[in-house]
Amino acid sequence: MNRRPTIKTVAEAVGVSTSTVSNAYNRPDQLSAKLLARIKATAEELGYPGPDAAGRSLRSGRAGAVGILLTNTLSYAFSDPYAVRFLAGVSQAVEPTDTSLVVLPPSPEAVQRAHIDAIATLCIPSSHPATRAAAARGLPIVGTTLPDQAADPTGTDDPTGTDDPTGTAGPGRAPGSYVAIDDREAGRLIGRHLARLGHHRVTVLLDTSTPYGSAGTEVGPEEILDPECWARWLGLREAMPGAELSAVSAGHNSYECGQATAAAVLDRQDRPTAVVAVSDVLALGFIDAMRRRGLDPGRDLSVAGFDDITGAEAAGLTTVHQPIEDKGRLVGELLLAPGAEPRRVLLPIDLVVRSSTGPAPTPSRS
Amino acid sequence: MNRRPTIKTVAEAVGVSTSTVSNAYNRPDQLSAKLLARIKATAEELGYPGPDAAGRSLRSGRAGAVGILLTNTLSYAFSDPYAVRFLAGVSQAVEPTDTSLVVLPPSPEAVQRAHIDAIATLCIPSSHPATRAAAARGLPIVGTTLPDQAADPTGTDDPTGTDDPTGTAGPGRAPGSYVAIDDREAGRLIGRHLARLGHHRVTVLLDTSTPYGSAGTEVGPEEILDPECWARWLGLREAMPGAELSAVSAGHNSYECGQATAAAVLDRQDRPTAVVAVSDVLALGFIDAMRRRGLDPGRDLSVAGFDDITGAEAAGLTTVHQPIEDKGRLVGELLLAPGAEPRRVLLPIDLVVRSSTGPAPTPSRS
DNA sequence: TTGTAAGCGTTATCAG
DNA sequence: CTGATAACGCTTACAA
Repeated sequence: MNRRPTIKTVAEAVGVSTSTVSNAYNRPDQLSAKLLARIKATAEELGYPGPDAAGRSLRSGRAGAVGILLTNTLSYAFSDPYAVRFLAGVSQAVEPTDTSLVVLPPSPEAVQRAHIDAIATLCIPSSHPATRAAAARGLPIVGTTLPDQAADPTGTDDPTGTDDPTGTAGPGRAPGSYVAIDDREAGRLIGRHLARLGHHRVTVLLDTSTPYGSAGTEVGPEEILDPECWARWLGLREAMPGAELSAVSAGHNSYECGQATAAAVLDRQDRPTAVVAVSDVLALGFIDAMRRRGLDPGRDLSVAGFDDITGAEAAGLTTVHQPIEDKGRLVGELLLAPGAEPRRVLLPIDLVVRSSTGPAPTPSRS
Repeated sequence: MNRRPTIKTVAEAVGVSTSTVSNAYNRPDQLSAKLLARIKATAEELGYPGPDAAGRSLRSGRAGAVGILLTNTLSYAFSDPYAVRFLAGVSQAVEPTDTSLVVLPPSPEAVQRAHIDAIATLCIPSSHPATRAAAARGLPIVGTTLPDQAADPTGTDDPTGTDDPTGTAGPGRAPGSYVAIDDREAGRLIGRHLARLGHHRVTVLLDTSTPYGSAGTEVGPEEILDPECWARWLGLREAMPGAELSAVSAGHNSYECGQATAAAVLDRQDRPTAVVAVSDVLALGFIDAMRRRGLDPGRDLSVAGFDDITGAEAAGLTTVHQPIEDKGRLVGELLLAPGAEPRRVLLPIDLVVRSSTGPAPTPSRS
C-alpha cells in the first residue's frame, strides 16, 4: 500500500521536474501539447487527484473560498429566509469563479481555522469576537450594515474614493467595505407611517441574537445602544417622538419566536396599538398567532416588519422592502475582488404598505 | 511595514522554540500556566492571529471542514427547501465541533480545490465527474441515496458490519456510507395509492438536474435508467403495472418550473388523471398553477409529490414523508467520524394522504 | 519550453 | 515540560 501520489510521484513517472507538472495544472499553455497530454495521462494512471488543496494554498496564499460569518448557529442560517436569500445571492456571484462558500458560526475558533480569502459578516456586529478574529487574520471584510453613525443617506451606490486614512470616523477602526441599506431610515419609514396612522403606543419586537435581554423579557431603551445592531429601532424612535415605545425581546429571529411572543404582548394590560418587529419572520409569526386568536392584523392591531421576505406579500404584511438577493450578490462581488480601497454600497429601500397596518383605534379603550 | 507574524515571530519574541508556541495552541495542558500566559500575551501584542489555516492543515492533514456537494448551482442549494432543510440538519451535527461547512457546486475543479476532510453528496449520482473527483482525492464520501439495486427494505438504521471487500455488489465500486430512504419504495407507496384510487393514466414530472432530456420535453422510459437517480419513478412504475405512464421533464427542481410545466401538461389532449412530481416543490408549483386555472387538485386532477417539505401540509399535498433534517444530521455525523467501515442508514418513510389526490374520474371523457 | 531551488507556516517525533 | 529537526505538497522566480 503506497502513500497517496503527489506532484513529485507524477514528475518522476513522466521523467520531468515537479514544476513542469505544476505548470500542467496551473498554466497549461506553458507546455507543449504533447507533454501536457502525457502528464495528464500518467497522473490519471497513478490516481493523482490534482494539486493538494493545503499545499497549494500554503504556497500561493489563496484558499479559493470565501466565508460568510453568521450571527447565530449555523443551522439558523438555513432557517431564516433572509439569510437563505442572501446566501443565494452570494452564491450567484462566486459560483462562476469556482470559489466555494464557507458558512461560519460566530465562533472565533471557527473563523481562525477557516480556509478562506475573505469574509462577509451577516448581522453580526464588528465588535463581536468572531469578527475581531477575522480582522486579526487580516482577512478582507465586507460588512452588511452601515458603520456606526448612520451615514448620510446620499444615494445608491456611492463608492466614494474619499479614503479616511486617519480613521477618525468612528470609535477605533475606519469603516471598511460594506453593502448595506440605511436601516435607520428604514425604521423612520415605518415610524412615520405609523405616526400618520395615529399610533401612539407601539411595541418593538427585538431578536436577541446579540446579548441584550433574554426571550420574552422587556428591554429598556438604555440597553439598546449599539447603533450598528439597532439602527431600525433608533430610526423608529426618531420618527415617533411623541409615542410611547416599549421593546420586547422575542428570543431569536424565527417564526416560532414571533408566534410565542405574541402571547406575551397580546395579553398585556396596556396592549399597544401597533407592533413593529425588527424582521419579517418575527412579524409573520406574530401575525399568525394573532389570526389564531381571531384577531385581525391591521384592524385590531397593526403589525409591521422589515425586509419584505417571501411570504410577506401573501400575509399582507406592511414592511420595508430591500433587495436581499442583490445585496448578497454585491457582497459576493466585493469578496472576490478585495481591492485596497474600501468600497461602500448603499442599497435602496421602500416602504411597502399592505393590510397589516391600519389606523389606530380611537383612544376609548375597548 | 512588517510581514504578518508567524509562530516563529512569536517564538523569538518570547524566547522559546516554535514547537512550544505551537503547543500553546494545540496542547495547552502541556505547558506551564505561566509560559502559556506569556505566550498568549505576546501573541496578542504582536497581533498573531493563531496558527495559519493552510500551514496547519498541510502539516496535520486535517482541514476542519466538511463539504456538501450539490447537484445544481450553488444558489440552487438556497432555493430548494429540501436542500435548505438538509443543510440545516448537517449544520446541527457539525457545529458543536467547530467544523465549518463548505457548499460545493457540482464542478470537479471546485471539489479539487476545496479544503475539506469529507464530503457528502446531495442528489448527485456517483457517476458524476464531481463525485469522481471527490473519490479521486480519497475523501470519505457519504451518499444520500441507496446504491444501485434498491436494497432490501430491512428496517431503520442498519449499520451492518458486513463489509463487502470484493466489491461484487455493483458495477465497479463497493457501495460506501450513506444515509438514505428507500426511494423506490417511496415510489411504490405513491403508485399503490394512485392505483387504489383507480388512476390509469399518470404523468411523472421529472427534474432534469441530471442530463436526461430538457425542460418541457417528453422523456422516454428508456432514457430513465439510472436507478440511483430515478428510483422513485421505477418504484412508481412497479406499483402500477397496468397504467399508462408518461414522463415530462420539468426543467430544474423549483416551484416556478412546477408552475410552468403545468401549462404543458394541462393542455394536453390526453390529459392524465394524476400527476406525480419527483419532488414537493415541483408538485406545489404545479398545484398553484392548477388553482390559478380554477382547477381543483384532488378533484379535477390528482397530484402527488415526495419529501413532505414545509408547505406541503398547508397546500394539502399528498406526499411521502421523510425526515429531512434528521437525514442531514446523520450525514453530518458520518462526515465527522469517517470510520473505515462504511456505515449505512436507512430512514423510515410514510405515505401522507392529503386532499390533492382523489378517485380517478369515471372513464367517460368529460 | 523546461528545470532548479527556496521556501510558505505548521506540527510530529524524539531527545533532553 | 521544552527544543531541535524534518517533513507536509506545492508554486514561482529565475536560470538554462
